[in-house]
Amino acid sequence: MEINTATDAFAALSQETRLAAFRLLVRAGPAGLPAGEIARSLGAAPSTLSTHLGLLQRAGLVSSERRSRRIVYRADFDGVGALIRFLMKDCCKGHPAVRAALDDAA
Amino acid sequence: MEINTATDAFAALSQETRLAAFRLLVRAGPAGLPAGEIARSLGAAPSTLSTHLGLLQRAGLVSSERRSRRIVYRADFDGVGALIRFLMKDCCKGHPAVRAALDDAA
DNA sequence: CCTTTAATTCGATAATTATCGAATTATGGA
DNA sequence: TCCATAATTCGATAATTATCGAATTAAAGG
Repeated sequence: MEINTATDAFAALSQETRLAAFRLLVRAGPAGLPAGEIARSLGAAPSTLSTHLGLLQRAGLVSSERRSRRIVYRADFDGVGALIRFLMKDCCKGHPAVRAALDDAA
Repeated sequence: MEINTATDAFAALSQETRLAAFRLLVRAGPAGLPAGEIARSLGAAPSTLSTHLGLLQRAGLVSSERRSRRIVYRADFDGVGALIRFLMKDCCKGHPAVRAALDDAA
């Protein structure tokens, strides 16, 4: 993973509303959620959420698909996996505290 | 991990110079690196790096210790572990692409 | 073809962040 | 004590980002 790809992904998750949107999508699973519903859930303007979702998408953390009038967003687990891999390998592979995180999740 | 702790950590890693500094520290291992050397390595002003290192430290990703005239910074692997754990458990536990990242690092 | 619904893009504004030079604090040695 | 080194904090400025309302694009149904 390029260093700039990584900073983009971290930036995408570094904002409260955006991280909240991302977590909603993770919890929603493969069905995803339409943009408007996310905006309503988080109490923000549709245009605001649209901006945030676009940024998450450019960072490779979510994908979108038009479903009739709705645009459904989904968490992109490959993207998240790549980011975790970056943190693991490139930053901290083999360190005890990081191993602990692995075992924890296993 | 609190949601705000997570956004702080992501924000800390979302800036090129700061991520570069963090990776230098990871590679330096337990010996760490003095602030000045990091600044020189990255070609930035000492005051700039000081700001960045302070932010990384408040985010729990690095620690510092005065060693005579130098202040030595070290990567805080517990902090990184906590962030990885957050991404794993709270966001994406059990998903194939995330499992792949695990197996990859194991 | 017009209306409604859903979302995005545009434009403006407020807030935050990155950067650096200058001033300050701390340490160690002549 | 005075000087040199190392880092931080302060203050200013430039750049980026978050937010939202208004205008625009797209789809479905009468």
